[in-house]
Amino acid sequence: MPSMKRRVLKIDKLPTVRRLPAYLTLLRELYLKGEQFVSSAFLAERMEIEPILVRKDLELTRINGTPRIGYCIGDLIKGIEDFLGLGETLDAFLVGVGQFGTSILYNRELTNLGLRIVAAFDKDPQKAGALVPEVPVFDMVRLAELSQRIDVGLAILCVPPEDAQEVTDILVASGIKGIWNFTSANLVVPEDVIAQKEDLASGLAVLSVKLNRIQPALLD
Amino acid sequence: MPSMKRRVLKIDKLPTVRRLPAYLTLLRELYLKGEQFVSSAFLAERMEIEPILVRKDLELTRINGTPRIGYCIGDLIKGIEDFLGLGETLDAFLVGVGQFGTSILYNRELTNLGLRIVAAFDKDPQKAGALVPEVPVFDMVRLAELSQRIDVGLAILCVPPEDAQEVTDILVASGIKGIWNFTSANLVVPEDVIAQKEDLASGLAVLSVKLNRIQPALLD
DNA sequence: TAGATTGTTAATCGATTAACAATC
DNA sequence: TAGATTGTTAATCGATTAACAATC
Repeated sequence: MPSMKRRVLKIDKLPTVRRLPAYLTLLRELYLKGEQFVSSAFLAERMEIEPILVRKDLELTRINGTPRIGYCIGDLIKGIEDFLGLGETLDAFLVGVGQFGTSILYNRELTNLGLRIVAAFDKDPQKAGALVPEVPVFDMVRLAELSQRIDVGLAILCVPPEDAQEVTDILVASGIKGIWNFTSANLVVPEDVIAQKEDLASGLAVLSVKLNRIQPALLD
Repeated sequence: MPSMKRRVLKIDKLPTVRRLPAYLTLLRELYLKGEQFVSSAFLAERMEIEPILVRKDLELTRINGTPRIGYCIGDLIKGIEDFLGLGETLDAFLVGVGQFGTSILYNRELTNLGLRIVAAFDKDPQKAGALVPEVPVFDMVRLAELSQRIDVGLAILCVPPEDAQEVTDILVASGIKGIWNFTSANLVVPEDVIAQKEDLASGLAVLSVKLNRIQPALLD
């Protein structure tokens, strides 16, 4: 048996996949306005990328456009939804009902991407029993028990970083397959579990560098 | 005058810049534990990337390591802070004190990256007058006036997408230079204003694709 | 000294962009 | 038909990885 060191799961065309939700939001808007067709040039303008990149991206959905006319918006929406697996909803637990966790519970955009949070957990027993907004909140002590009983593939981690590994271990023990990690902790998980870290700070770093680049010399 | 079409500001070594905050968090932890030196192999393991990539990343800070010993943690911290311009704080307005906006007001990690939110705004007059957690909240009608008076470089946009462009126009008119856009709206701004869109949905899309890839055939 | 780890230089890989033929 | 827009094939660019010499 060869030693397998495939740590991080590489996915094909990652930048394209990242852009798909933005296409989807935009296309759904156009669809609601009654538009039928759209050109790569139009999408490119809105997304602030190049038209050729739009065409390359859309290639991934297997939807073909028509020269002179563009792409059928309905087909594209369906194509992206299929690619992202929005046929069925993605059931999830959310752990850590603080400010950030709560904002996720209310986030409509994620719902529109098929996310359905079926239960939330918090250490604070005061929070248990509530519905936020319509998701039941349980005491954290019930996490092990309930994650055994309810079969969800995904957990969204919004606890303080110092609790992150402990919660992760419970989730992993109960057979969870994916963890969306909004903490700053670097989680340790078995090979067959996907832990994806989401990092708001990285966005601020980029913005900060851009701002400094624009006004390079306030000291002159 | 040549027509300038430099729409999106390209920044050098973007993936590296994105990773810098994670390095910084990790290094500060080690520093607090009393560690003095760290190897690229150690950082790589924690960040789940390759050691050579760590060395390449750290190159950007101009800090040199020592063969056999590694990098001086204090120097690295200082080097990253300098690169990101953490010498001075980054003053910002936050617009939209909903669930998500509130979570940003409480976010410690962003504070640790030098972000200082000096005022928040909301359409709901009920929210005005409060301190969340210690940031004064104003009625949105005062945005134009106050952004004229107070000089901040950055605004954090957490309003509903349908209000995003309107708020943006006010901010731009008052001379803001950067907008951190957490709405799903594609903003229109003048060339000299940086609007950076942050998109939680893109992370979910990636995770969703990864999960489908792992369990490719539940239908068999 | 011997050996571990950095830093440098080159190779590879993948994403974006360019050019243009195909097609409606 | 003429012209606009797609889709394909090739070129470029930049990020990651590999190889290895330098060095403590």
